[in-house]
Amino acid sequence: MTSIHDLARETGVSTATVSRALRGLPRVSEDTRRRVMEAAVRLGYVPSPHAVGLASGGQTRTVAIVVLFVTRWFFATVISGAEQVLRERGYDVLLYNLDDDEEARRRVLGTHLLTKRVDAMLIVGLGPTPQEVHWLSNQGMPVVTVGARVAQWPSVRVDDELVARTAVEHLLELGHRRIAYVGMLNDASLSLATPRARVRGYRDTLRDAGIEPDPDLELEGGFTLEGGTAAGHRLLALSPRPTAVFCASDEMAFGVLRAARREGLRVPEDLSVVGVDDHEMAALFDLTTVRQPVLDQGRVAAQHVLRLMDPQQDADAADHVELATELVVRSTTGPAPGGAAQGPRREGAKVGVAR
Amino acid sequence: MTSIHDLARETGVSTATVSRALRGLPRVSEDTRRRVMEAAVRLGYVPSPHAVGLASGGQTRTVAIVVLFVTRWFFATVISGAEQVLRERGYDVLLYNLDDDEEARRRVLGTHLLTKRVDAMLIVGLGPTPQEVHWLSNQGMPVVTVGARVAQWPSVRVDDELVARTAVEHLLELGHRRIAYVGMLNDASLSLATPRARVRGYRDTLRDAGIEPDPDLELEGGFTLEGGTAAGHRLLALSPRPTAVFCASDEMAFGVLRAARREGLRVPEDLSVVGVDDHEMAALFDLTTVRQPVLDQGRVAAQHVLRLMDPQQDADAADHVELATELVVRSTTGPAPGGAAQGPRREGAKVGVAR
DNA sequence: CTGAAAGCGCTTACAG
DNA sequence: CTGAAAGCGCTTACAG
Repeated sequence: MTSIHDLARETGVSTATVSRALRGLPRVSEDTRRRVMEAAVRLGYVPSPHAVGLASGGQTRTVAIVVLFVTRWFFATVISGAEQVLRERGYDVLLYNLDDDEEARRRVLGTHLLTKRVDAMLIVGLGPTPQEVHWLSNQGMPVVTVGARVAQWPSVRVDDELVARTAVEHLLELGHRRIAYVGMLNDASLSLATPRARVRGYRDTLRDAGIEPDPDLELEGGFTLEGGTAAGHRLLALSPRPTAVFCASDEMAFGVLRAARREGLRVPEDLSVVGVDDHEMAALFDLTTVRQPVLDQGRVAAQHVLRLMDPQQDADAADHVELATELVVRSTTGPAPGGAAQGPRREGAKVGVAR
Repeated sequence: MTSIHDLARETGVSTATVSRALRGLPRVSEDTRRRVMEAAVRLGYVPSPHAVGLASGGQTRTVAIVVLFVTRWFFATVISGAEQVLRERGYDVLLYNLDDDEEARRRVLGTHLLTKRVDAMLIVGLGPTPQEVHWLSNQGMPVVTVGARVAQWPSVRVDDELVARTAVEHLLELGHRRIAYVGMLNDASLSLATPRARVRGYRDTLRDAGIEPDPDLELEGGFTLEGGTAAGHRLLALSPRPTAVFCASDEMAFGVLRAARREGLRVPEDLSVVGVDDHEMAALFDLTTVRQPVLDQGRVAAQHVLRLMDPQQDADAADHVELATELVVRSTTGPAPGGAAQGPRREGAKVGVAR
């Protein structure tokens, strides 16, 4: 391990000069700089990040991204967007995949990340508890959330109530009255803001249309393919059967479609299905869905993180961004059996809001 | 930022004793330890990783995972498996998503990771160039690869030639003779070992059956859904049309299925399709595929990484693990039109090899 | 069981 | 333009 001292000895200058030369600082003669650089390359010098960090005020040039499930398309895509932006600016990304493990969550959020390991954090898909907010704020840790909204920190999200409203109104316009919901109902373990907002939007929209939400039509799908499949089967066993279902994610919608196919139901003649995300596979299933920009949520969040760390900026903590969503009508939704549709079918109509 | 000095002052002992007490080292009285611990909690002390790292020999307790595409299911799943194992052992994971960017690859593999930022690396899905191997080896960096095999480093993979053979033999047994291939043919940018081995296995198996591989039947699918769809359309425009197609990944197979559906072809009556992976969505499409253990590849690779870093073990660099694969027969493959099948249809027959 | 001191590999005023 | 020296926050023999 060649150090700065080796370079100093090799070139006959002081370590201070070597340090300046290496970092391209001014007040170093061109000749000296050249010789130092040459020696660095020749001896294979690489700086020690620990020494650099210690000497220069503890910055790590590292950002933590905390997600619920790397394997879910949504999370992987957010990571992809954020990582790109951060890496371009010279930041490394430390990944923490909680995997729905309470213990892991406690260790990571409650202890580990308080250790000055990172300069900032990006929390994706989970709503930090007040205690977690307190801990992290106490350490002066810059935090940005994706999907959840915490008053103290900048956030990037879509309007999940509006997302639900968009989907349900589409079904109402098609004449459906008996509309089921597949989402996450008991998120006791990991407090997720998103599922709550979507079920709320679902209920409110029904009420606005004069329909009292029926608890029997709200099913647990766990935001997974398997959960969606199981929910689909339970839902199709109800009588009278719902004529339409709003799934809070495309992956659950895929599961419901599978269940419908297994039970020999036609979509959309017997059952209309609408999802959320516009997952990369959604077009494959011809799924009607409410599209949200996922890569962009990662990118924008990363930009907020960078801004928060920039001492130039006065960190305006209350910066909440809502990205636009839009209804994408494909072929899994159609008129309610027997019922007359109330409105025209819209093709990819923009219904989201931009900030 | 309370430091070890604050704790020393607070408790009236030396910093050396504080350090020992905090880390649970022996030769500290119970009373002293208790007082130090109490003060640490009270003052909200957290150690500086940089100082710890610098003082204790430069270990970072961090492992880099380098992948091609986080957003692809395969990579995300490998990450998930590896991250879990590493975190359990107290290691952090630094994620580098190359995203098929040559420039990024050069920066990450050629410069950035040589900076002592991590104690070891896990390289997933890309075959390091001889130069990269040279650089990293020179730095004494412990490296494990997933999917590619480099002589100097431990690797975890499946036998990709056998994977291709399994798929193609399945089609041959069903009486198919005109069998197309969708995979990656020109991987000029990022040298991938996997696509090469699969196309080789495809060709060899055909030759063994007395069929000379037809270059016109080998299509570029880019290992993506879109690439698979496009390849599917091109393939179905051939005349005579192939009766079966082996896709080097399930995602491309999904695309081919979509193309077939769009063109009004029946699967498997008009076209048999077999993929590779057993992607989480494969069952949804009833896709016949060659399953590979993905989470396990991540887990096993992480264990190798841990072993490599363990000074107790003498790093046996030449440790190459091949995980078993198996043919999963679903409903996208069937007898060749007009041709008599040569063998019985096998249901989920194990055909892989375990090490 | 405890402390004084050196050292890890850099950066940063301060002089010159 | 350059160097001597202090300091970043810990750990680690070495004494006692």
